[in-house]
Amino acid sequence: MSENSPLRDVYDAIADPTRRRLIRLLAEADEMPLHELTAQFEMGRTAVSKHLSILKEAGLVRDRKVGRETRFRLHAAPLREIQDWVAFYSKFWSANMSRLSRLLEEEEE
Amino acid sequence: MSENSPLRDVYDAIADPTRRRLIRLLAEADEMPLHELTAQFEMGRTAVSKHLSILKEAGLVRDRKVGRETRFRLHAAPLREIQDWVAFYSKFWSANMSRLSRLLEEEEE
DNA sequence: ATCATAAGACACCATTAGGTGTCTCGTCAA
DNA sequence: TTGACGAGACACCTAATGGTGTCTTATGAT
Repeated sequence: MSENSPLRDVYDAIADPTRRRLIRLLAEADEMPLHELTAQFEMGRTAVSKHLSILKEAGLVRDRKVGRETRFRLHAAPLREIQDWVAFYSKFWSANMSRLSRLLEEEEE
Repeated sequence: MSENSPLRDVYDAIADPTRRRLIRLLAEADEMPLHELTAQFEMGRTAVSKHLSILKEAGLVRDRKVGRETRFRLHAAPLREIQDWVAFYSKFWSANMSRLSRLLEEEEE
């Protein structure tokens, strides 16, 4: 089991647009050092580092030191929680299905 | 088009656990007045009302006045954005597929 | 007509979030 | 061996967040 007590809510982690961009960047790059990530944003290294810490706390990112740089890697698995959560509500936005599906839901109980 | 300029980021709206519980309650109840929703929480009416405003700003909730009460209803459609977003990353958590799918992704370009 | 209830509108408060800058310390290159 | 670079660790600031309580108004019940 790789999912050890996430100190930080994954919903919270993805709430910030900067962090979502970080996730995207890491998805495309597989592994990136902090300074390289920082170059993509209009904010200081400290700020980016903090965002990465938050992602790490949520288990969405892993880091390892290589020489003097710290390289980050995406670990998307915790996003599954989001997917499961949102999947539950998907039945509510099938426009004409919304009322029907709810009725069916009630029947099942 | 029912999706008119969401003043509030939907990622932000679902970040708070209280708001997620509100969404859940509304999903089950179809329509609920503020006071009844408030009864489910250990916080004041004002606080719950604020959370509902935020959900409304994100387009996740609709309200109508009936007599002296304000009834709320879930409008799940904006959650589709979350689903689309997270679906993009689902290829990264298929354990043994994660590296492979990334390689395939690169091939396509 | 009176009184209780539902909720909007504020003013207020403490904590967190998201930035900044600076100092220090390893590590790599000359 | 002396810099320059990458990054951790702080201290710090401001604005936003998530609560509170109170006052007022509209509605419904007696």
